[in-house]
Amino acid sequence: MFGLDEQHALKVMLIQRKLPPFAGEWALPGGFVRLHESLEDAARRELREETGLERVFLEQLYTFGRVDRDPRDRVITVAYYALVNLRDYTVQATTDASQAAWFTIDDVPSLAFDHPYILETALTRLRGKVRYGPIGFELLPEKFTFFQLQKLYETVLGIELDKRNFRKKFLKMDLLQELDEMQTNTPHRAAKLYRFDVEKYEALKQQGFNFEV
Amino acid sequence: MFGLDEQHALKVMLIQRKLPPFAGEWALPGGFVRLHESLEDAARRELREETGLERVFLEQLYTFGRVDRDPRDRVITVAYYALVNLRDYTVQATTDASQAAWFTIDDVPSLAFDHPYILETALTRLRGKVRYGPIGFELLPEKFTFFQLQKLYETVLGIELDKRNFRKKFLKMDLLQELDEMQTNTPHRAAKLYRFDVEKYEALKQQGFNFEV
DNA sequence: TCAAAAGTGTTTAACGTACACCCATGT
DNA sequence: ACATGGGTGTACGTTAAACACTTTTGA
Repeated sequence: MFGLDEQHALKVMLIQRKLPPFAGEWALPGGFVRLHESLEDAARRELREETGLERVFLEQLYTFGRVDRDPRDRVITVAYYALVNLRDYTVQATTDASQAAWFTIDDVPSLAFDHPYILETALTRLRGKVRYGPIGFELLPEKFTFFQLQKLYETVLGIELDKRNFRKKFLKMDLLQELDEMQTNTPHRAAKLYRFDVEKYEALKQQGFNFEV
Repeated sequence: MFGLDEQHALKVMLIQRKLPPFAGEWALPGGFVRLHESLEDAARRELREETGLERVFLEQLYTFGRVDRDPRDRVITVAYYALVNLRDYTVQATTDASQAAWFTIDDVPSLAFDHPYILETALTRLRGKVRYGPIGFELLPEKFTFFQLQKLYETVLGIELDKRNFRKKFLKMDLLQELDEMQTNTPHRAAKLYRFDVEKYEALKQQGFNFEV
């Protein structure tokens, strides 16, 4: 689970294990697939149990199957990654079963199992995918400013972008709905709010349009 | 398993099932992961048993986990796709256990289980990936002509490409070693042979170079 | 002599990139 | 007044795309 905080930092949710193996250590949230649920259903169930969130972006990442990756038994993990918007909702990060917390991506503690490798794989996927598909919006509130959008790409990709060129590029793609609303309560000039236009994107995609930042 | 034949057609290897369920129908080759082998080891083992090939491009595709995808039991499939070069080797497509054959991609028979969907997923992946990484070479012999290379992209992507622009683009990327060899026994003017330079590619990649066709 | 592919440059339009200043707002 | 971001246009170099003819070889 990835999220963006108010300071435009990329965060990941981790849980602190209560039981062996690796009791007390931090790990990626997860659990076992039930016999009568699909893989994605299992991932959504765990997500809901962990955070209370229902409708979030969720995508299969990779399946990890090294023989010795769990000291107890042969365990194969079908990993999913989720993108959540930390601004519209307060995402609960605690349940009775586990202590959970959000960590800034370059300040992650040491992790149990092969979870460092899984996290690295997820980050690589996120960085690769955010440029070629409109998934970055999943990390923002529904209504956002150009500044937020630009910071999102700068944070996830770890690069700096030119403000004018960034606006130009996005406006040319014609995927943003300009709203009749402005930011409020800003310590600076208020910015226009925009919304990602899913229908327009789907229509353009049909015609061979390719999203690219 | 994908391969390119002499006529530049994209082929997929299928096996004819001998046992229920779906006895007699065609299916993607596969089998069960053993307790003490990794997922990739299992995929390579199946590949070897099916074709005799050892060193081929193999990459995890996706994990399919719908509850009812196998009528017998709950079965989760971790699918891999392989790219093989049908020109340098004669790829055996028959074992005692199963009848196997290569099918042109737009002439595939109806398939068992959810294998039509898996095949479609693999094709989508191949088409997406061939443009942004040097994996197309896996489908060609070690030494190839520009014509073969161009046909490869035209076949896989289902588009036509301009000969001069194609050469220009590839030569500018500077990933091809021009060999001192020519085609022989051609019914037309002989072409220069080229080889993909892996070391050069790795070096360029370090410096931020992105492959793109 | 024919068929099939080999090989080669130029022009044009579109796009990416670099770059600087004034404006509005809250503290 | 100051800090923070909001908002805007131009010029230049690079790249993508369109396009046609001569050459070589084996059948």
